[in-house]
Amino acid sequence: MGSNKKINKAEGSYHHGDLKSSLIDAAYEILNRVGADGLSLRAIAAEVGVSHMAPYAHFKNKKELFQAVIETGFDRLADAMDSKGKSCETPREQILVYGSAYLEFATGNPELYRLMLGQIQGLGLKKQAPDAASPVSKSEELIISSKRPFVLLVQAFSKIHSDPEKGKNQALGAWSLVHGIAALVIEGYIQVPEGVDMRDFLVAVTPQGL
Amino acid sequence: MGSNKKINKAEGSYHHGDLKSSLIDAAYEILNRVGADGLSLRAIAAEVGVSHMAPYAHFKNKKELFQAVIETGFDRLADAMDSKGKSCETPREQILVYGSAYLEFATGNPELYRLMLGQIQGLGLKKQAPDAASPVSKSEELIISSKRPFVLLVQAFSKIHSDPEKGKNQALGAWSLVHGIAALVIEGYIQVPEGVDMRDFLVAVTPQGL
DNA sequence: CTGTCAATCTTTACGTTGTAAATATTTGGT
DNA sequence: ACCAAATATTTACAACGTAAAGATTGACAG
Repeated sequence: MGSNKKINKAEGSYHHGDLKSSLIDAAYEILNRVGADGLSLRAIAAEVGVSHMAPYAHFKNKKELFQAVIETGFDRLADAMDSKGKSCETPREQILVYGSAYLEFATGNPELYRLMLGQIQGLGLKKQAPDAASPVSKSEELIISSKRPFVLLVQAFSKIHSDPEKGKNQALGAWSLVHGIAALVIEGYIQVPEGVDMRDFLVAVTPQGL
Repeated sequence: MGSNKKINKAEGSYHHGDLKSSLIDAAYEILNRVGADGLSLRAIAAEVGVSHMAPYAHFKNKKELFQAVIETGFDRLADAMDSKGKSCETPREQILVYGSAYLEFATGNPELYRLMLGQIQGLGLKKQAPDAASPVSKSEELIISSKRPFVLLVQAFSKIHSDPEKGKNQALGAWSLVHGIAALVIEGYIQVPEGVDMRDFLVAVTPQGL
């Protein structure tokens, strides 16, 4: 035992042993079972079987716990993209595979993806700095993890464009495009036609320059 | 008087007279002054000067009030796009103007835009239907308003593409792209380089087909 | 083995939130 | 003038995030 998949605390033990990662697992569990509406600190703690204050021994506040969840979310996304795009023959093929993997992940885990790229703001946090319009400050680890999917895209585009600046811009556009599609699909503004592959949809919808 | 810009209730009067739209105005006010974190039903009611239960005479719950705010947000966005794109000479020019107007609006009103295209979910609502992964149900009016910016794009692309299906797909891609850029800029994942025009940035970043 | 300390977890408490229920006030139609 | 419907208030409650203080435990020094 030790790093088991168990979420429940070992009975009779005061210390949990692996509460920090158990809380993250529990957050995923609730996210999938109940949705983001039910994702409260207290519910997460109850899922693990500890008091609602126990998480504070491992996370400064709710925001930090969520950022840890989001961080692992970005890692999973990057891993999914990487594993599917590793064996691609051409850069163009790889970009397409990355894009459809991104869309599969986002639409397959809508609640998680909303948490990842939506704002943490509003989820019942206490007052923050009065600088209202700025994004929520991110931890160092989250910043690194959140860059991984984008870095994969930049690398793929760098094989196509000799000008690195142009490659980076195209990667930016590609990320924006797939995120936009993902977000609009998740929020119900776009429906992917029944039976149409994500990859085909992505190709059909990709702008042809301006 | 009657449809004054006044937010405060007329003194000494029990009935407010125009509470419904005043609440929406107050929501905008708080959104700009404090941010979405401070956008509680109680704060909105206090801003107008009524009890915290008064809004329930005009909105079924918090979600419906927010949907009304979001609805006017989409109308403002569509109006901004329309007024700037009305005098364009070519469809391509119009599409570019629409796109940059969209980005200006989104990045200029980040809290509102997050409310519009982020999910209402999580903002302190009570439990909803157990169907977790589906988008929040939208009112009829919101569905109509939220389509207006997209309809403008479809019309512009229809002038370029003879195949209507292709035109619609390109409009979908354009919307996804500008939303993606807007969202990633707002959340701090992308910085528009200092001094670079939104329109130039959009052109530089737009994919050139796949 | 034992005493001590820091890490971890619990209990209790508080202010804020959305909203249900009951009540009061006002307006409009007859 | 009366009455019903619309509108606003008061009171109450459960859920939330988190602050404060206390309990329990494991690790380590002697």
